[in-house]
Amino acid sequence: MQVDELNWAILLRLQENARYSFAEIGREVGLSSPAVAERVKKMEDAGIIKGYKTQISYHKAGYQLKAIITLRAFMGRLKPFLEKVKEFKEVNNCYRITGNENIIMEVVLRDQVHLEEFIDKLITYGETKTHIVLSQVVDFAAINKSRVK
Amino acid sequence: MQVDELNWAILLRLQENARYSFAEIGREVGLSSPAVAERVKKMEDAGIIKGYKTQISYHKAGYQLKAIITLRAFMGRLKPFLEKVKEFKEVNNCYRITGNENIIMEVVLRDQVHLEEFIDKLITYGETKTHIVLSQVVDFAAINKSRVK
DNA sequence: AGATTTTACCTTTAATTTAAAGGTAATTTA
DNA sequence: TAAATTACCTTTAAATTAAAGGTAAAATCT
Repeated sequence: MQVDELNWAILLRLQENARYSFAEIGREVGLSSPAVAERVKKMEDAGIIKGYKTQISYHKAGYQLKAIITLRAFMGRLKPFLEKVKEFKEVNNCYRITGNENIIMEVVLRDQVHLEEFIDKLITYGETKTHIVLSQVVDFAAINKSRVK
Repeated sequence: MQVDELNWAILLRLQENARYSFAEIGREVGLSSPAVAERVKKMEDAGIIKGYKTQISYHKAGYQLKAIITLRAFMGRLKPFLEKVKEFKEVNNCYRITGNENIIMEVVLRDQVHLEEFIDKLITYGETKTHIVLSQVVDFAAINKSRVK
């Protein structure tokens, strides 16, 4: 399925705010609301739109600590980890990557105690490196500014 | 502002699908739709809800390459970078972190050529390390499974 | 303690939005 | 060239939202 200019325009709005109504998007891109709904449905079905997520400030909600943790898995421990990681509520995002480390994760924690507990859970799987996030420079939103090619 | 059990329940649904209607959420958590709307509004105002983002499969939309890039900024080049990075459409996410590197970014690119072009843009700011993402193990969604404390 | 304010919900109702159905013109396919 | 498909449209019923006004419980003040 192709993403034409109109679809990029729709995605741009949905990226900006996933709760915009089809009617509102339609007004902006020059389509009727059923037409927008139809296009969105197709992009969902094609897997281009994977979902709609709410961005939560864990900080404001009491989860004060964000960290990036890399994992260099021990022999034979990568697969078990890949299974187990799905259960870790602290893990916001996790990628398998190339390079010296196998895994990179974004985790959200209440405090240092919580971080320590979490790292303890990881040490059976491999060697970890932790980087505390100082601030978020760019947010998901910035992308697509004019990716309408 | 406090996030009580009801609010976590609401956040859980919105996390799962940011386009759920207030009416539907209300049915599930046992509130009227105006009550849900009011609670959501308050969480937005308090900054607990930062926004609603659509998750796009860049892969399916033609952006085949995802990478994690770290940057160790040259003397005096971190600030200019922090300003400039906001303009890079390729950057999905960017954090300032502790450790040997100053910056970690998640970037989305069409192909290797695009990656090369992008890295060229970074080299004036510092030394980079690139990790190609092989697969996404955990998605944003998994979190909050039962963070309703 | 008692009075007052605030909060968190409710219901009702009007305006808006969505979903479904059916139609049409333009493009694609056979 | 004919048939099928596509991408949109309009219309309309059902659902949702937003706004208003009300109430009971909890919190705050005197």
